[in-house]
Amino acid sequence: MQGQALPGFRDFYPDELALKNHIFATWRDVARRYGFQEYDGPPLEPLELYTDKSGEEIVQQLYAFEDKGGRKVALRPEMTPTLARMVGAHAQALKKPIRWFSIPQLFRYERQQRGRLREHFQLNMDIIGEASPLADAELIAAAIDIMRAFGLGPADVRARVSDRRVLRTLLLGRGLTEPQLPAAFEVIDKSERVPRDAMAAKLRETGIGKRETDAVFEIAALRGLDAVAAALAKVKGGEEAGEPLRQAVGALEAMGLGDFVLVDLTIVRGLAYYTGIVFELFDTGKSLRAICGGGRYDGLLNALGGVDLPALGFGMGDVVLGELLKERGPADQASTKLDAFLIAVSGEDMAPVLKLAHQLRDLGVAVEYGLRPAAIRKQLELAAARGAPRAIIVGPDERAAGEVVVRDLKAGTEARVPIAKLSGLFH
RNA sequence: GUGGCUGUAGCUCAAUCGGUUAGAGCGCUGGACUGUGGCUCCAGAGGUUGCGGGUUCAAUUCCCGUCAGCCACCCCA
Repeated sequence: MQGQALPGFRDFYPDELALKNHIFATWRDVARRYGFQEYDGPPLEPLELYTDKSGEEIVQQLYAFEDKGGRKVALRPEMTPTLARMVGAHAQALKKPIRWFSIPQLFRYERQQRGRLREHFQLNMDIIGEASPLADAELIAAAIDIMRAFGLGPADVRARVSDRRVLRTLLLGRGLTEPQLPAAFEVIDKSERVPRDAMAAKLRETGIGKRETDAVFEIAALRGLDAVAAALAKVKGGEEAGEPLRQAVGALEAMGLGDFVLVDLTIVRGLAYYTGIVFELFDTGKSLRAICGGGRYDGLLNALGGVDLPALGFGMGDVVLGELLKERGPADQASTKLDAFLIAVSGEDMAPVLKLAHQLRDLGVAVEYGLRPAAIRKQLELAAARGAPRAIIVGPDERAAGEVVVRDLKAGTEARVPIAKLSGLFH
């Protein structure tokens, strides 16, 4: 063995690249249907683009180094800062709301695990300059429609939707104080994975009383818009705080996507900059990591790009999605498809095969032929292995009649076809 | 970065208590089959047992280190 790719990096063999291309094509198609425009930025950025926002400790999570000009640089770990810069620079000229998407390759220096590598491609869809909850619904719908475009339904994937404003209002309304909120958020975020006792202990350490601790667990257990609304009705300002979430979920229901949506306040998302509705897509078997995550980050553009615009977006990586599709998607239909495989019966048939192959290729037909003389059975074997739907057999007898034999490789039937009529097979 | 588990052919796995030349299926190449694939049969190629060291007459097997993968943290994408 001559070594392998760096840990967390991938070689794409043809089957794998075909899957990746299929994913990209589907992403682009759904983005197009939603009226999003594609953009891109540099894969290498100034280190400060990331440290300014997230602090120095993020450097150990980055591929960061000094270039030959002494500049501190990093391979991009996320697209949002680049987007913020680009939008910030042209903010005056761009008609709002901005609807942009990108498929950057992102890098992170972290120990790899299943579904989590050091490099991946991530669809980013963002809407900038629109505060309406309909924008939130629009993005969640796009994420869901990508799943549908892959043939996945509510039995396969769901969107868990929450709103930090709702969570915040509920917690404050149940007696928690502002300084206690981060700890409460963290506990709620992990409430599914970590034992309740450990979480209660964590809350106690933060100085949160028993009654408030019970409230935290109560809130974390809420499921569905109605349950959340009922809880909100009991606290001050609750109805107002719940309005955006209610509208966004209502819009999704109006689109007919209600079966995909699950209101669940345990979706907090790690990033501190989220300010409103947040959501994740996950497989219903819960055997994989989140397929997609995002939300509203109204303050971030101001902090990064210097323009005060409301914004929201999501990221969807190719790794977890690829695993999900391999697990339950239909068979790989994405491989390069040959239209025909040409077969020369004898050495004298080689030149006519070359001529015919070239004529067909000029017409846009995908053809292959054996690159060395071989028995017909060998050539047919190769034709079948290549997945060609038909073989075109050129032999002395056929040539004398100005014909070829067209063999259907699936049905096993064949017919003689005049060479002049051959191109009609492919239109 | 921390901890646990696992590393044998391209893939999935086997190899008795530490014992002689590390095997099988699938895949790959060739042949049986000189104008017709899928089936069957035969043969072949492919291994520094992840790598390095130690113990031993002898290591795929036991020990240590290291690298890689998986899992849990951390962190989130």
